[in-house]
Amino acid sequence: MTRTVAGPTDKKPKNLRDDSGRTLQDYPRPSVAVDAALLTVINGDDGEATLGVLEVKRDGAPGWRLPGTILHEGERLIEAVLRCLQDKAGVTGLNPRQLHVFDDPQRDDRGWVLSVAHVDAGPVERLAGRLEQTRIAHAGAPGRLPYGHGVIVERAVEDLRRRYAAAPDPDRMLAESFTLRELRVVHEAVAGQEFQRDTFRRAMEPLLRATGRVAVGGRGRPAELFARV
Amino acid sequence: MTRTVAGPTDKKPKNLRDDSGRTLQDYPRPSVAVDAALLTVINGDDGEATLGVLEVKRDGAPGWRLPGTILHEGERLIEAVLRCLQDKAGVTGLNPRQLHVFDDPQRDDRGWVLSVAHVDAGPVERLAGRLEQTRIAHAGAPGRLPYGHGVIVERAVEDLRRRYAAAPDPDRMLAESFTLRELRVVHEAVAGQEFQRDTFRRAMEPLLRATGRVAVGGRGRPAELFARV
DNA sequence: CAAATAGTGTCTTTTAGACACTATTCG
DNA sequence: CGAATAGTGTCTAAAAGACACTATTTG
Repeated sequence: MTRTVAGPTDKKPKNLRDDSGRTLQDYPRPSVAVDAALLTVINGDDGEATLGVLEVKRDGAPGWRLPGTILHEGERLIEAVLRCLQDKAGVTGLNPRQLHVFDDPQRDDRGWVLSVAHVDAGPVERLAGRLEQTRIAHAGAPGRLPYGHGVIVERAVEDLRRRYAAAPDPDRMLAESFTLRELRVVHEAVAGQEFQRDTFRRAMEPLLRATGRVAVGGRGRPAELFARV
Repeated sequence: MTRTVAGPTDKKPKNLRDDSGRTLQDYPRPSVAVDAALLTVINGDDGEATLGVLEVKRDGAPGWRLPGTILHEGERLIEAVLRCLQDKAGVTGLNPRQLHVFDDPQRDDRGWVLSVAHVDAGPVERLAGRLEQTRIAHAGAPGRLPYGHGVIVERAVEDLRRRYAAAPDPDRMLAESFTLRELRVVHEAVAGQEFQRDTFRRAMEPLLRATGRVAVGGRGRPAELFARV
């Protein structure tokens, strides 16, 4: 077998012994997986915008799951997440962040597997890579997913709420420029509550950059277009 | 070797194959470690209270490190953290929370080791278990510790700040009852900034329960004693 | 012009910050 | 009493919330 990638294990590891006189290699090691909850804003059946989450077809089993994969040797967690998003969902250009390690030994029926959950968000087009094997499901119905993935989605939504409470559009859910209505729809979907139009504007305007352009095609007075920072 | 603990791997795992036709067991697995940053409030040399962090003697090497250990088979992360705190520092009764997974393959010279960093805080007496092999160091000097532990401390302090901004004393740094001055000293050490006496009181009082008792032994007017919720 | 949507003036309420005064204890 | 610390009244400034008015477009 030819090694083409220079991994960290090419360097001979020291066999340091611990308190019990054992080296690292004497302990059984868990498999480490990564899973990703990719959230987006979708238009609910009632016309109201809500949060959706990307799911992929389970391989070898019916039903859906969050995209995930086993961490490869020498690979960083973020690399594994990006690899599985690329391979399983055809999604690129994201920047997922760590959320939590799920460590229940019974969680995965394939054995002892720790899962490092990740989260990111983006516009639905950026998540819709490979349509046949992916779908966007409602994020508000936990418990459906296997491997405790429902809990991951709950935590991902909490994290998204914290992020959107601190900045106008940290996860670039909107295009380069956008109207304040578009921004408010995103915030209402993320927060799960409505915001007053004028108060929202006054809170957001100092955090945005005015482009000087206006939106076209709307019904009433054209809205100003803003951009991030 | 006699197995006395019924671990999850006693259950025969399914050999499900992934996209590449491999089972979980076909991939090399990393060692998984846990590390803990235990923070506390200490009195700095200048009389001002600052944050301290518990360090333990490195085994087999000079210098100090955060308490940590290798995750054992079938063990949960929190169990490993509590075990190492008990064994290496003689500390019990804490409730550490996950902070972040450090996954740089070069981080540990013993090989491929992921480290799940944890954080908790408490009064210095609760952290001072085994005095010969532990010490409380200043938390504000990162970069001294091996294995990237300095970064863990930085993140732990950030986390503590978030927690103390949201509740009066979430990590029970103070005794059952305490004066508002004692509480303010803790908050100033955590936040790294001073708070005004009257504004602090008005912000905290609605979040506390008055005990009706007063502190004794002070110099001026005795202070009222409060308790959490 | 009516309907629809965007933008803003302004009033009220709430909150944060600052200062100063009163209260209580010790020596 | 003076020093030290605790508790609070009150004024001001800033922020949040609510309402209503004006502005601009489409059909």
